[in-house]
Amino acid sequence: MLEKTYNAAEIEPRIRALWEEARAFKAGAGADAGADPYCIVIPPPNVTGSLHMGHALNNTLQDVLVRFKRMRGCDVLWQPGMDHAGIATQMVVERQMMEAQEPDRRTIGREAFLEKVWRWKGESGGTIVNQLKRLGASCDWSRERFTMDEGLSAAVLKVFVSLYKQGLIYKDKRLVNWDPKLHTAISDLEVQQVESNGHLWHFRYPIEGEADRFITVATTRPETMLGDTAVAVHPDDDRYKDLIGKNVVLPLVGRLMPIIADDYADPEAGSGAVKITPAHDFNDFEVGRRHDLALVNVMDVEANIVLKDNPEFAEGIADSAELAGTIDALDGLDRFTARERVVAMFEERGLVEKVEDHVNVVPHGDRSGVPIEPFLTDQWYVDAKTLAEPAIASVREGRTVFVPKSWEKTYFDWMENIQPWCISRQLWWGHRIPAWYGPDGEIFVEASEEEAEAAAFRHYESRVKLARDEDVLDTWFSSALWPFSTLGWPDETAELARYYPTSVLVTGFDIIFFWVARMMMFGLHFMDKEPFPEIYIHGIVRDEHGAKMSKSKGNVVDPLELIDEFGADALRFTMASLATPGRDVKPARSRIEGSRNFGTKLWNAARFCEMNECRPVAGYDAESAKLTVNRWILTEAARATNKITAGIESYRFDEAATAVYQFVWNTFCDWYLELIKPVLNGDDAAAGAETRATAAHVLGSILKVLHPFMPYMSEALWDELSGSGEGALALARWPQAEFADAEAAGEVNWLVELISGIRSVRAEMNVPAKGRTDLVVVGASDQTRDRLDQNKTAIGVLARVDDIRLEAAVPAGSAQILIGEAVAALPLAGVIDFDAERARLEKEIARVDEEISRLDKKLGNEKFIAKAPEAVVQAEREKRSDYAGDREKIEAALKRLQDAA
RNA sequence: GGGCGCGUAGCUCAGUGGGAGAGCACUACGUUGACAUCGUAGGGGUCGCUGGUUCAAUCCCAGCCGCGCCCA
Repeated sequence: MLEKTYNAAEIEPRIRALWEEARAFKAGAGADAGADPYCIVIPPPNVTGSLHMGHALNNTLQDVLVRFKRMRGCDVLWQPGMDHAGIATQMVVERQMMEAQEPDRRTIGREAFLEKVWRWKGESGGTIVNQLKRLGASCDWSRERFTMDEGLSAAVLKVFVSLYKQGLIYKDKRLVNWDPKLHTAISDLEVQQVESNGHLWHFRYPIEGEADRFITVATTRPETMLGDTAVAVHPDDDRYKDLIGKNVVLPLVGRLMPIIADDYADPEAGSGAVKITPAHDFNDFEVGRRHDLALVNVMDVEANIVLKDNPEFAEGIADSAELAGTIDALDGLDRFTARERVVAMFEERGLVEKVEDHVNVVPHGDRSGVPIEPFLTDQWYVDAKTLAEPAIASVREGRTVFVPKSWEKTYFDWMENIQPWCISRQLWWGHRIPAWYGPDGEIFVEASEEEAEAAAFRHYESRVKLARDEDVLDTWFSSALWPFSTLGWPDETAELARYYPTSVLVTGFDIIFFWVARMMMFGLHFMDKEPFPEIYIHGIVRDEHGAKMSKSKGNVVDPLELIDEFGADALRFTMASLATPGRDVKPARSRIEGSRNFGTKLWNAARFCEMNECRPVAGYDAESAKLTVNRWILTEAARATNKITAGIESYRFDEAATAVYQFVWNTFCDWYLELIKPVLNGDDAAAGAETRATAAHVLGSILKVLHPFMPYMSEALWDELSGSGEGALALARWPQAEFADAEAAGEVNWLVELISGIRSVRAEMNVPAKGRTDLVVVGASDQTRDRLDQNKTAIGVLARVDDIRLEAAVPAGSAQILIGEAVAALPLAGVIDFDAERARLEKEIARVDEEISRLDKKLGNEKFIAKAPEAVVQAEREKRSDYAGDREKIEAALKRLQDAA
């Protein structure tokens, strides 16, 4: 016997063990012979990560799809794994070392450090995998992959070497986003723009050879003036036309720099003149390139000012006392202290024209949290523009579609303006770049040191010592290979042949750029086929008021706590219910409670079935069911199943979840189980047997269609109730949904309407809940007479009616309801509140009148009659006539009431 | 500045060119038979505003107001 409530904490681990025992999630488990493959690769969570609400949503949706397809008999693989998260992981391990007061990584060296990282990974990395299992994710865990695995690393090597040899990877000296805390380049996408209150300093730069003449430039970053190499004005700016070609003298430094004409200077902004620092600003870099300006880098990797022994800085400046003073004052300062000092030095010289408050947008490293510095370095780049072209075409031509489609625009906008992708990182944890340098700097890119040496030998015609590039690759470089590297590429494995291209990618919009675009590029380049035909993009999870979750706001909800409190099924069901296309998900606590309550409701319904001995009957044949109530529930079950199937197939998880909810609660529990109680307790053995079998059968269908959403509870009930050793529900077949009996449906709908009507009147007439009444039906058709006769027991129990009589007239002092062509009267003489009943009937008339006048207006409109489709006009006429009939009956009821009073 | 999206019941959100829906919250009543994580009944919305298209607009179009996100 089932417990009174569902105990998730106790049942979930048991069910997980059951699935494991059944090997239910293995690739192809339970598939029909000759089944279509269905494959999803998990968006690899970060090895340092733990489950957050975004993962809960993302993986719930994938699991719904995967479990559904498995039950449809497909050959399913849900491929799990993690990425190595270069920066994040290295930070975690370094922090641990610091906390343990161990020597830092540079002291212990690369090899020893990497050993520590691997040890960390083995001991505490990947906790998220177990958390995903708790969520119920039905991945083939035996196939778990990691981007730093041998196989995936081989894929990375192969990709890097081929792209290099194809000219699609190259080394270049450009400005990068430099993280001065982590000492590495990061990609544009890892930069967060943060608004902050700063200042705009207006500095006066003296014009060479013109005493007392200045040009004013504005800057938010005074310290960069040390690297200025020009001042730009707009070519059409009349204020400065005569100055173009002259020089300014850079204060504090004495560098002579040209005044150049360039459209980049905005005449409307500030003074219209702008200082140009090509080595420390992305825009200035472009200006410098156009005008062949010198690049003067004045900072080191930690963004400290470097002036001493800096040949770029010293180039072309005369020694002077002022220069010496500047070097003395500023060399070695961090950039923020230097900023203050530079401003002070300008003030001392009277060169500050004004200082304005200014809201500026400062780029920050999303991992380190410090302002990033545009920094001139040698880095490796992917020619993303070339690789993007086929990836754009794929979506343009519909070989891969976004769901919802609106995300395609975002994808195109980014892909069409894509910048070279900087893939090198000055880290140790990651795939080390397979490039070796000869003594003269010649580069040899090969898959192994041996091959590099061989290539070097061919080049130099002698053995030379090679030095390997110190840097590693961006984590997203390996993630971009995920849809085929996890299936075994570059080996030609059976899985690769079977499951590539995958079936769909499920992810949030926040990583369209990071990941989706890159998988498209690499998938097309190396596999010649899009990695997936569909990309389902879901929203991000916010708190229940719509605020983005963040640690600093303190509104982060931990899905594991929710699982502890409500069970994984409740969380999953809520996530699916809220997953509407193009909208963020805001899981209110009350909503999760509601899902848990829903589970409890079903649990108790199953318990009811169990205690009434509703057991599945082998070979059950729905078509042979005779009782109307059974034929009706089979009809409704088929309708619900169709809705759920359609919902999942169209990624309308919300519609599917709602359909399950309504069928289980509002149809099966509220009406079917109530209607069959008299049958189960009655003397008709055949009817009882048929009903028990039908109830068990429909409950089984419910467990099946619920399973993708609430896998634990459904499996637990299946395990408890199925009895016949059918095997795991996870591998059971999705229910058939052909049954339809319109007549049975019509009859039960009528019954529901009658019972609801009686209940409603009773409540309004303040009939005590336990009070019983008679029912007198007047003007009943043969069909109604028949239906009353068939359903008198149900009416008696559910509407608390003792005697049902057919009479010619409504008894005096009755409350009256319309039911189809007939009037149902509850003789309540002595009980009835005449005023209340009169008010109720008058209200009914008013409501009907409103409808009638609305329809009259419409039907009186000649244009409507002339232009609206005939079927619509006809339908409106029928409505008009139905309402008119109702009105007459209610009038009559009101009259009888008044006569009786 | 460019782009995208949103505005429907107290809250969170579905929805449709032709009679406004769900969950939660709220009100009243109800606990010896599956379930109080429950049952029965009920109240509650000029579908952001203004125009336009249409026989008909909450739905299509335009403008405006408010909010959010992305990119520069």
